[in-house]
Formats: sequence, C-alpha cells, structure tokens
Amino acid sequence: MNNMRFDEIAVDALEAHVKNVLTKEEITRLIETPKHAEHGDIAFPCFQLAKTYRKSPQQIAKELSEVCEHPFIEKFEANGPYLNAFLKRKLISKQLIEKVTQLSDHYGSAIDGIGARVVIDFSSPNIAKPFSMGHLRSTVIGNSLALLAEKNGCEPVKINHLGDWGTQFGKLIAAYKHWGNEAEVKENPIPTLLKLYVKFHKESEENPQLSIEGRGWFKKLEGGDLEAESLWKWFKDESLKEFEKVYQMLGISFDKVQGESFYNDKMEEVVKELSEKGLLHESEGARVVNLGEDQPPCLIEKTDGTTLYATRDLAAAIYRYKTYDFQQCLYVVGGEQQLHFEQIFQVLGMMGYDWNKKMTHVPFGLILKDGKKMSTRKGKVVLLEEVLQNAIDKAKDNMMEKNPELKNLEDVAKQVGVGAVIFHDLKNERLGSVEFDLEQMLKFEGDTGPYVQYTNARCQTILTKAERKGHMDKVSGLEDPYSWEVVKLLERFPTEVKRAFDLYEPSVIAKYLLKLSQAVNTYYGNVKILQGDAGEKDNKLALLKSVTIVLQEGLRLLGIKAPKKM
RNA sequence: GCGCCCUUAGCUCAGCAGGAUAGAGCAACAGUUUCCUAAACUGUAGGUCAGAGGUUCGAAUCCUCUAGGGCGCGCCA
Repeated sequence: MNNMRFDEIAVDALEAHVKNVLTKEEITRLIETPKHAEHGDIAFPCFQLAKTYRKSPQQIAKELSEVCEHPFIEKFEANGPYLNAFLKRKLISKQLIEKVTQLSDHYGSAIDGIGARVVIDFSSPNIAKPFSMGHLRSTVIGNSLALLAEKNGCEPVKINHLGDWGTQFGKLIAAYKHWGNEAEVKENPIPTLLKLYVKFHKESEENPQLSIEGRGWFKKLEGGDLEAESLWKWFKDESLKEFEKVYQMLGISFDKVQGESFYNDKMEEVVKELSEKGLLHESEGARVVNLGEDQPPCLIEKTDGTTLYATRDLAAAIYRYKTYDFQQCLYVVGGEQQLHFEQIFQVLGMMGYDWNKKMTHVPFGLILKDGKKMSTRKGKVVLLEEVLQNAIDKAKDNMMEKNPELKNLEDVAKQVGVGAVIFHDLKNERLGSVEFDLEQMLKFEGDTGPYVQYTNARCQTILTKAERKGHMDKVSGLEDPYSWEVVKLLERFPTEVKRAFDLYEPSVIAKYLLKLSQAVNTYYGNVKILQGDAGEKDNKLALLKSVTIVLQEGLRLLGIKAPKKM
C-alpha cells in the first residue's frame, strides 16, 4: 500500500465497484487529473458506464461516491458526470517527502532496470566546418537521451559520429590547393577552411570542372594518397580542437568518437556482402540497392567507385551491432535525413538483419533563419561558441548587479549562461522547427533554464539558513493548497522520467521542471518557510529539500548544472 | 509531381493514448521589496484552437479533404 501512484490508488478504490463492467486497464485509461483544484486530485468520468448501467452518468457518479472508499482518499465527491477523489494531503505528502529524501538523487530512477545497452549516435559535427547552432540540437538532445536512458536503467553508449569523410573533403582539399595557404589555416583554422569551402561552391557554379576535381581528390583520399591524407588529417585535428572547446563549455563527453572515416576499412566488406546477397545493381554507372517500385534506390557506390554516406552508415550499423549487441540504437539526426535512415534500415533488413528493428531515427526540427534552413555552403552560419559566450557574459552582468559578492562568480555565470542555451533548445517539442532568435535564447526570465536554476538556488539558501539537511524523521506532512500543488508535481517525477525516455523527448522533463518551478515559486511567494512553530517548519523544510532534489536531478537529466547560489 | 512534418492569444509555445470553464511565458497595463535572492510573486487584458466535413454522449486532440508554410526525393552529408 506504500508509495502508490495516484492513478493506482484510484483504480484500487474503484475496481471492486465496477468490476463486472470495466477491467483494471480500462479504469486506468479513463482516470484523469482534473484541471481545476475544486475537482479534486483524481477524476473518473462515468459516461462509459452509462451505457451498460442504463443510468445517467450523473447518477452513477453519485452512487459511486457513496460506496467508494480508500485509506489514502479523504472523500469522494460526485460532480455532474464525474466522480472526483480528494486525497489525504497530510498522509500522502508525508510519505512522498520521506520517499524523495530517502532515495535522494535516485528518486525517479528505474528500479527494475535491465541494463539494456542503448547506442546513441549524436552531435556528429562535420569537420572543417564551424560548430553551428544546427549541431547544438543533436548534441543536447542526444546527451539528454543518454542521461535519460541511464536513469531508466539502461546502459548508454554515446557515440560522436563525426562527419569526417566524404566528397566534401575532396572538395576542400581541391579548394585548399587552389587558394589556401598554410599560415592562414594555422592562424585561424575553421573560419579559413569554411571560407575555402564556401568559395569552392561559389566558383564551381561557374566552373563545373572544379567539382570533378574535388571528387578526384576524394577518390585519392579513399585510395590512400599520402598528400590527400595528410591534408585531411590536418584539417581534422584542427577541427577537433575547436569542437573540444565547445563540448567542454557544454559539459558533454562521449564514450567513442568514431567518425565516418573509422569505417573506411570496413566498407569493402559491406559492398561485398551486398553483392553476394544479390542486392547490388548497376544503375547509370553507379551501384545501388533497389528498394521498391515507388522508392528511390539506396546509392552505395558512385560511378568512380568511391563510397557514399549510406555505405558508411551501413558499415557503422553492422559494426555497432557486433561490438555492442545493443538493445536499441538511436540516431539523433535532423528530420531532413529521414529518407536516408529509412533506406538504411530497409537495406539492413534486406541483408537479413532483423535487428534493424532495434534502430530508430530520432529526428528533430530544423533551426531556421528567416523561415529557411541555414546553409553552410552559402556561409550562413551562427557559431555556437559565440552564442554560448554571449549567454555567459550576460549571466555575468546579471550577477554583478544582483549578487556581486558571490564566490566562484565565473563558474556560476557559465552554468547559468550555458544552462539558458541548453534549456531553450530542449524545452520545445523535438520535432518542431525553431526560428533562430538570439534574443529569445538569452532570456533569463519566465520559461527559461535560469528560472529553474533560480528556483533551486532560493530553496538552497533557505535550507542552508535553516541548517537542516538530512534527518527528516519528524515529518508529519502538509495540507495547505500551495504545498499540495508542489507535492502532486513531485509525485509525478518518476512517471515523467519514464515518459521522456519512451518518447525520446527531453522536453517532457524541461516542461515538467517549469511547472514544478512555478508551483514552488507560488508556494515561496505565499508561505513563509522560516516562520511558524518548529514542527511546521520541519515539514516545510523537508518539502523544500525534496524540491531541490528533484530540480537538481531534472536539470541534470537535461545536461544543465544547478548552482546552489546565483 | 511524390513522400514526411508543421499551422492554438500580438510573439514563442503547452495541451493531442477524446472528456468538466483551451493554459504558460514574452510583450502591454496595474500592483508587491521594513519580509527566506524582485532572474520572483499577485492581478487585468488578450483565442471562430488555419478552414470544411466526418466518427462520438463528447473533438484543439482521431479520420478525410482544402489552404498556407517547411523539409526531403541517384552519384553531398
């Protein structure tokens, strides 16, 4: 009977009285959370029962309200066609606070975790290009999914599948041979390489010969040409240094950095296998796998014998399955590549690999600029590093003004600034496209990361002031309406953690944290924590302690720090 | 042309295993600091849920169509 979820309590109370008509599952499905406090804590609509009972739903609600009872429920009330239940606030809050403070940061963790291995392919920036806003999404969503996987009892494997192979690098080498100079690249690697890349695309519009040249260089690169390889390696090393700066700012690390080039020596085998299985066909000089009547084929080898994205992804998938024996493999890649992944999964299936069902493309919406996709080729990029620095500077300005005597001000400014950017990216539904808006991203008020961090910091201050941490033996529960809203939200945390991972949606957590923060701030604004008699104070402090546990843990799952002071 | 996605308040978005009066934030306006951090709180104002049908006791939510926007669709990734 301990620690039941609210819906379980309701099912428990109702089951005996509607047993012949509805199953447990059906009751669970019907149960809902009322939107308005006057409708209680749990609601059960009686419309469906009306048919079988041949009574009005109002009548049924009334009758049920008279017979239902449950040790956790204060009262049942019929309100029109609804049966509303009011929980025993004191009892529930007592139990919940005890549970959260006992479990601490394990609250919400899956206890029946099976340790399933989940490979997550995310971030994957392209070398020789700036780490743009576009990659931010994959990076923060993927990182959060890894954290959520772990929280849900799985074992994540975080892979950074760098875009470090392909025709584009042949083109870059060609561009460098034409217009580049060593000193300039050394001085300012990424912007210089980007400039070369952009110039190449502009020039090749008038001079198609250039593209052919670029493809030639890629063929050399894939063939092991020393000059091509050393240039490529140089570009890659410079890029990795730049990326590392960004990952450090974001506080994100990987288990493996295995770019596309890692599969260079594994592709021949894949092509061979495809051929042996009779899947490879000649088409217009290239080699493809045909997929279906009205579907475009999957291109495996170009006319000149070099490989493509799809080839490398097939090799990567097979390698990963062999290496990790994963239960799930997630690709956190923009929605514009949906067709590509459909093709990859389909080809794997045709090769006889039924584990292709364990692979999922987790797409997300684009970051748009003026309603259009941002394009690297045209040089329209916004640098992530600059955005992060902007945010950090702004956080610092704020703190100089509000809390200048704060120690480690630099660190906290970083946590808040970066937190704002990450939260802004994660708070909206994954799939929606977002218009790039620096001003929005640097907002620290309202529905933002700093708002959540601030809520936590205020609670922390009170706890420090009260010098009460830990022993909550004297907790007896709370029943005022403000704390009740907080308690109800705290109770939901484990459910949200599960839902967020099931849906691959970090925004579920972000939205939850906003709701919790709002409820806490309302509480804080209306109730004086450090006033009242000792017992009352203990209860309020214990609640705040629970709040900080959940806020910190929730932020952590998004990859955001929770400073104690700000 | 085909496929996928999107359209809710002036702006950014919640709500969508159908349910009781469609919610936040920003912006606007009006308040709150002898009081635990005003990065906060309280209140006012703001909506034919793109449009039309359908299923249902009940639709922002499910189905169909229309309009508008976005993204893909053989040698880029």
